[in-house]
Amino acid sequence: MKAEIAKNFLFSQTNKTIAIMYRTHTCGELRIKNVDEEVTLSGWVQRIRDLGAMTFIDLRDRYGITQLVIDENSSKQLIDTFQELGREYVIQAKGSVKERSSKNKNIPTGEIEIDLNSISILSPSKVPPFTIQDETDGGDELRMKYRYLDLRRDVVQKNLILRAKVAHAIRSYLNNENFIETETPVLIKSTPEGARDFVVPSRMNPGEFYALPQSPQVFKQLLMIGGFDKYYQIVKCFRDEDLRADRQPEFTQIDCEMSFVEQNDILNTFEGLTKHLFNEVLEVEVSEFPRMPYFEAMERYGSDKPDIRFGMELKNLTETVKGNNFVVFDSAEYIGGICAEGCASYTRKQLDQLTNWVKRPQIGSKGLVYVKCNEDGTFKSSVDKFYSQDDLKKWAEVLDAKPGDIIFVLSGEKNQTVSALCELRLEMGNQLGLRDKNTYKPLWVVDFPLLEWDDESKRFHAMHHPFTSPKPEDTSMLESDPGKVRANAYDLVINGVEIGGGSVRIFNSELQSRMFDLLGFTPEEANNQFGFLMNAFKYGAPPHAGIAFGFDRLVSLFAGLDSIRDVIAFPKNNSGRDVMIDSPSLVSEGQLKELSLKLDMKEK
RNA sequence: GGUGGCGUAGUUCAGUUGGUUAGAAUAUCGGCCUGUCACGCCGAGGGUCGCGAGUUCGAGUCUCGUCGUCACCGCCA
Repeated sequence: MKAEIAKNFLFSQTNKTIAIMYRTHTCGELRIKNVDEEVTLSGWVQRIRDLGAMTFIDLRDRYGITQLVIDENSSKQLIDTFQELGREYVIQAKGSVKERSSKNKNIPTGEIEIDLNSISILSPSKVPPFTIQDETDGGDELRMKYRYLDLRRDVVQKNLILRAKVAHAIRSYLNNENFIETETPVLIKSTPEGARDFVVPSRMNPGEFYALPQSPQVFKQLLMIGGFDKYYQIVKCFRDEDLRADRQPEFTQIDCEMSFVEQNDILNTFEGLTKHLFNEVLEVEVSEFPRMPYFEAMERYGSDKPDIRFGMELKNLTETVKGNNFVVFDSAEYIGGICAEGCASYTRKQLDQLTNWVKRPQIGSKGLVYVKCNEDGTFKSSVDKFYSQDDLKKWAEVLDAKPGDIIFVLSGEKNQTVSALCELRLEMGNQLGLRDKNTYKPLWVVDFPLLEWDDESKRFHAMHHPFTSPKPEDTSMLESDPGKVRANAYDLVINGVEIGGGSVRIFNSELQSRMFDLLGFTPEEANNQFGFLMNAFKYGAPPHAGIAFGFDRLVSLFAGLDSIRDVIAFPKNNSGRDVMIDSPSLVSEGQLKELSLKLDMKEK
């Protein structure tokens, strides 16, 4: 379904500027109306079915598959050439379109076939290391090593075509809204804040390095000061951090900035873009996006990127459950629970499995307490020794649990327990089928804290980035109680995935200096790192705000995939390697010398 | 940096409590086959069980190390 939409949108079944020398039609194009036409097709041999006196060849290109036929009446040249063919040979086939005597309803070209006059081999193929089919026999590693073969598979092409379609829809929407697409440099300057930079040595400036941008943040702000008013760019960004299924060292952002706007203008504009994309790409209407303050999201879902496709909200039980001599609870900083509807019938085995699940180091809980709310109004819990039926009834009231439901309770240190409950909630959502991939529930999470205390470096860090403006009504607390200050910062969250984030920026050099001061920069360091920006603020900086969307994540969400690798043509593996070109790699002594570099490596 | 899973034929995998000659499917090659479309049938070839050490009469199987890969935690303003 999605594949069809994607293909039809950008590319019809017809190759629009066909070169007659190689083909008159594509392999997805011919129909019953073309019968008796003389045609030339080119493509890859998908499969050969040799029935003895008669042979069928499936010829494939990105538009589809067309069946070629050879029989015992065919010319010797044809039969000789056919003998040489194997999977993935690139051939050119000439013949006439015929109606099939037995039709295949499963493919669009299934009513016709090509009665061949001649075949020529344009390019032979070794036996490929895995089959080029939707359900390939190749594993991930092999597919990545031969990514150019993997890219021939329809399911992979479908994802990249979807990506092209999303990019197209973004550009057409933003161009229509008068945004100007502007490129910003890729070789820039390393900064201490944020993620680790990729660095590039400079030959002409020995001992000095460029950094690759983690985002074009300062450049888009300078474009606002440059009067560009509405900017966007679909741009590669780089972060030298460990990878995940949804994190690559180079990834693509839809980067946007606007002048003379406040937070609401940004939210409205990009809610519009998001709705447009859902509409254009998936033909899905999504309703108004709720706006939820950060603290509410943390309270109700234990996460700043809640999946609001389902309820099962977290409830604080700390006050309710303490004081019954149950040491685990009495000694806990925080006790919280969730209520899973209709799960009172969970078996001992299921409960044991969940208990083991929360005890995994990644979750890190010590154990799982449950309360079954029986249909007859009684309760059965794993802590009946400590709690009476009346006690458990109070728990059920807090969690709004009905007969037939089950309550899960975790306890411990507050942050750890809340995030464990959040994970448990998502896991239960999965188990109960509450996270349907075809349901989309976006929301804005707003009012993020401006700063975050970091125990390791014993200082505040910008939660978003150092250019984010505090809420005006909180500015007075900047020095007295920095942790309390809220920012004009917002995230777009869809189905529990952080799709985008942005903020209203500081556009006043004095306030920007206060921010750098709070973040532990000396005035010299601030001037050294960001003097150009502070200076620019002194020449008439307009109020401005912006946002960046994770393009890869957005496309994988649209494609219904969990990994962004599937929507990137040439992704890197878990260790940041491209196994096809085998990078990163060593460079020659000569190159190092030219760059004035010496390696200091342990034995490898 | 850490936790866990996986690593066996070209490929995807199975391999019981440590015990005879390591299997299946698929791919490849050969033969048969006139309506297939995951064609079918018959046959053949194909193995450094990731690598190294250890335990043992005996290791694909157990232990340790190492490499690769995947998922996650830390990290990712």
